Amino acid sequence: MPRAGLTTDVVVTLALDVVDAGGPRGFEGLTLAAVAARAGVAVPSLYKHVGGLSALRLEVARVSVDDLTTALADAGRGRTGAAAVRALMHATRAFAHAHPGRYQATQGAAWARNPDATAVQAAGARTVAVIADAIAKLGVDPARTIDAVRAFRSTLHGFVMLEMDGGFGMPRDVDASFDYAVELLVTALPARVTP
Amino acid sequence: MPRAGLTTDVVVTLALDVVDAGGPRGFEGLTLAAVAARAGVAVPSLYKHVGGLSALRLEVARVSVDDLTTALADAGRGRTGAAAVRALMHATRAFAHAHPGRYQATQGAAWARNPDATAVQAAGARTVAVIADAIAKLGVDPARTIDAVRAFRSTLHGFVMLEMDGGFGMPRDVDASFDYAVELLVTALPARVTP
DNA sequence: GCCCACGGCTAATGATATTAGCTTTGGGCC
DNA sequence: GGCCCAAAGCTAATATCATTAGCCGTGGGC
Repeated sequence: MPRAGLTTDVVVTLALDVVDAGGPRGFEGLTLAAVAARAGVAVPSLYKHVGGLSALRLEVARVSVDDLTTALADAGRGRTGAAAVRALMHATRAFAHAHPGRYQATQGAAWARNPDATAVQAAGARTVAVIADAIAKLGVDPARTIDAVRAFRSTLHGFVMLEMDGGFGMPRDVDASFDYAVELLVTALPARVTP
Repeated sequence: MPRAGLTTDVVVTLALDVVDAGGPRGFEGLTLAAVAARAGVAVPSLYKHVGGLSALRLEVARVSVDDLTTALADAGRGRTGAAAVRALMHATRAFAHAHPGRYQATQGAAWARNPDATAVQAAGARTVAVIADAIAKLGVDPARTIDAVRAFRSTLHGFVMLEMDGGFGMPRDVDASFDYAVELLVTALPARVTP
């Protein structure tokens, strides 16, 4: 029995492959059995490298959030104002299209309340910081920055989720609707909405 | 062995209880074992009344979507314009707070692509119709109605999901942020966003 | 060249769904 | 009023998955 040469990183990478192969439901569909099959190893062997399915999910989520943050930071770099906000929104949607399962991993589970998920929480905070920076530069009332960031994240996340779940039944072009939503935010966020 | 007197409706009702008892993750946490325990019956007995876990989930989703639609229709009745849109948004969020698991059932799974889910799809179409009616009366450019409905649903769904998952980490009051998002839509949707 | 820590394994347990087939109940019909 | 069978419950068996326990060979460090 030659050794498979697994390490924690390799296992996480294989898990990401499984998630990527599983489409929009790839994250929930992540299974130790699938990872073990890819690794050419029996399931219990994985426990030598990861704590279990939950811990593996946590690692996958952390990597995914980091990936998304990097994509966002890259998209925002060198842009300000409306251009930055547009770039952030399109980059997020592109990420979700390219890696639906990883996108679910970034948002899907209740990391915020999980005391074992501090790494994921920290990664998530970096994502929000990138967004908050762009929002602030858009000219939003400073007292409303948090509200604006939440509205931005809500619209973006909601759109991507509905799209990925096939929730948009009408034949109308989804890209056009996304552009509409983008311009809605870009136009409306800088305005004072409530006194 | 006295009979438990189960029917399909009773099993679905018990399933809704399980979902309600499971908090935000109650829908994914729905299990035949839990339903059988509530019914005081062995698990395989449930197959005399429902087709299996997937079919039970479908029924739960259908009932949940109907419930949500009713809540929305009630909230919108007698209101028009901005007041109707505000009422719809608050009613949706209130529903999600009161029945987190059922809300997940309405949105969570890929009903749109499931050929067995025509009943759920029809119920979903009724929900969207209620929303579309309120949006149209808000004075949106008719050519943009679908885009506006999608933006509305995205913002609302995204907000509720992020809130339920604990995704809003900052200490800022979430109610205030929701009101901000509501006014954002009410104010911005009627404006022509793109030519 | 030895040896033991580590990385693989098998076996066993427990949760869950699903299917097959048996048993009992109870309401309808003669 | 009693018989009968369909429906509603059951147990048993199978399959998938996670997890734990404990065994064993490999191979790198000394």
